[in-house]
This record gives sequence, structure tokens and C-alpha cells, in this order.
Amino acid sequence: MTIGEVSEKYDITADTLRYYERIGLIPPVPRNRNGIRNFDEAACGWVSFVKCMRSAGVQIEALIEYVSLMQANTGIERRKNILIEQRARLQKQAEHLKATIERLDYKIANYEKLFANKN
Amino acid sequence: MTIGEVSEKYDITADTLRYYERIGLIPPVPRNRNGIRNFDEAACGWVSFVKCMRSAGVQIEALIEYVSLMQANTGIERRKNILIEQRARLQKQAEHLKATIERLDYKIANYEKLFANKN
DNA sequence: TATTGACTTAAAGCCGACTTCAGCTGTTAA
DNA sequence: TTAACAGCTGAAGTCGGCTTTAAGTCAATA
Repeated sequence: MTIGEVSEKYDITADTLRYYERIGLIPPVPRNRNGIRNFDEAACGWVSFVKCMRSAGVQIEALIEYVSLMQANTGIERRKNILIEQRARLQKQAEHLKATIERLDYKIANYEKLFANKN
Repeated sequence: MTIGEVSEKYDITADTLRYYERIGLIPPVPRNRNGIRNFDEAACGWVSFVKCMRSAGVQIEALIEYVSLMQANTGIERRKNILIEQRARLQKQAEHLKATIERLDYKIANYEKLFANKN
């Protein structure tokens, strides 16, 4: 797939995809003889993975380290630990989100009571 | 309370608190005759609210609008709607977080299998 | 009384994460 | 066979959200 197709498929601009490759957030994408990127299944998989992780708030640094270990085919334990660390961060964030939603619910309920009393 | 005490209590720098007041993320804080901020209970409540909302990812813009309506003591329906909108955004984010955590769990489980096979 | 330290403002500066730009190459189709 | 188009690179620009700085005020010690 060309960068344009991948951009469309995952709703990430071509510029951002190139940027991700440049900083090592995804591994180098295979090229044709003219230097044009040809995203294969693996490359697309990385794009999908990174998009999912980034939008959930996983740190860029952690992803870069993970990707570089994958490319070097090394640091299996470290890789697992990166995933575990980030999982813990997301878990914490999920709990905070839940608490905040409840706080909003409480405030919203107060507005509803207010309206109920008015009529 | 002085800005220093509030800063310590909520773990937000004094600079950030002044910044929040300046952009209207919290209402104007009462001052003494020398112009020094004296955070009363209401002001502290706002700090706590905004800290909670911001760290959960509620948009600054939405909070600014909410605060300004509160100060003007108007737009009750709009206020409620802002809360409902932001609640929906957080809910969506919470679901995405959950899915991402599951994706991480799957990957982590694969590493565990890998280790199990090695021994 | 002078210096310390917490506070004030307005404005400039910084950083992460893209985003845009300038100037280029290669492919396709009228 | 040239125009349109998609892609390339490296570097500069942008933007949100703070953060720091400069220049000052005030209250309380030493």
C-alpha cells in the first residue's frame, strides 16, 4: 500500500506517518526502487498498533523503545515490561476517568433536580 | 489560603494556578488589600474541580465556557449540556482505554507463553 | 534598615507533537 | 511530452499548555 492509501485507511495524514517513521515510532517502511514507501502487512500492523496506543495515551518514548527492541530482535523481557508498565498507566487513567465521570454525573443530577423544582 | 499553600495542597505550581485564573479556567480569586490572592473555599473547590477534569482530559475550552456561565449566573441549560457533552467524551475515551488495555493484555500473555515454552 | 522570601504582573520562552514548506523525483495519462 | 499527481527529504513553522523571566511590592525577621 502507498502512504496515501494507508493515510486514508487509518485516518492519519501522510505527513504524520512519515514523522512516525522518522522518530522510530514505527519501524522503517519497505521502499520500492524509487524510494517510495510500500506498506506491507507488518507495516500496516504497526500503524494500527501505534495509532491505538497513542490515542489511548501510551507514551511515545515507551513505544519508540519497544519498536527499537523489536527491530533488534532483542530485550524480550524488557519488551514485556514496557507493555506491563504502560498497561498499569492506562489502568490508572481508566480509574481516574471513571471517578471523573461519576463526579460529572453528580453535577448533572443536580441540574436535573434544579429543573424538576422549577416546574 | 495563599497561592503557595494551594499549590502544595493540589500539587499544581503557583504559575499554573495564576495561568488558570488568567485564562478563565477558574474564576477570579479574591485578593487582600495588597492584591495578594486569598483562596477561599469556593476558589479551592474550583481548583480541585479543574484539576480533576483536566487530568481526565476535559477540554480547556469547555471548562472556560462553563466557568464563565457560572460567574454570570446564567445559561443553566447550557451548563448542564456542557457537562453532558464532556461526560460523553470521557465515556468514549474510557471505552477506548478498556479496549487498549485488552490489546496489551493479549500481547503480554504472548510473552508469557514465550517464556513458558523456553523452560 | 536591609535583606529575605513570598507574592504581583505582563510578556517572552519552551517543549512535545505534529504540520507545513521548499525544492525535488518519478509515474501516468491526454 | 508535458502537465498533473503522488511521493520524497530536511528544515522551519505552528499550536496548546504551560513555564520562566523581568521588574516590581510588601511583611517579617536579623
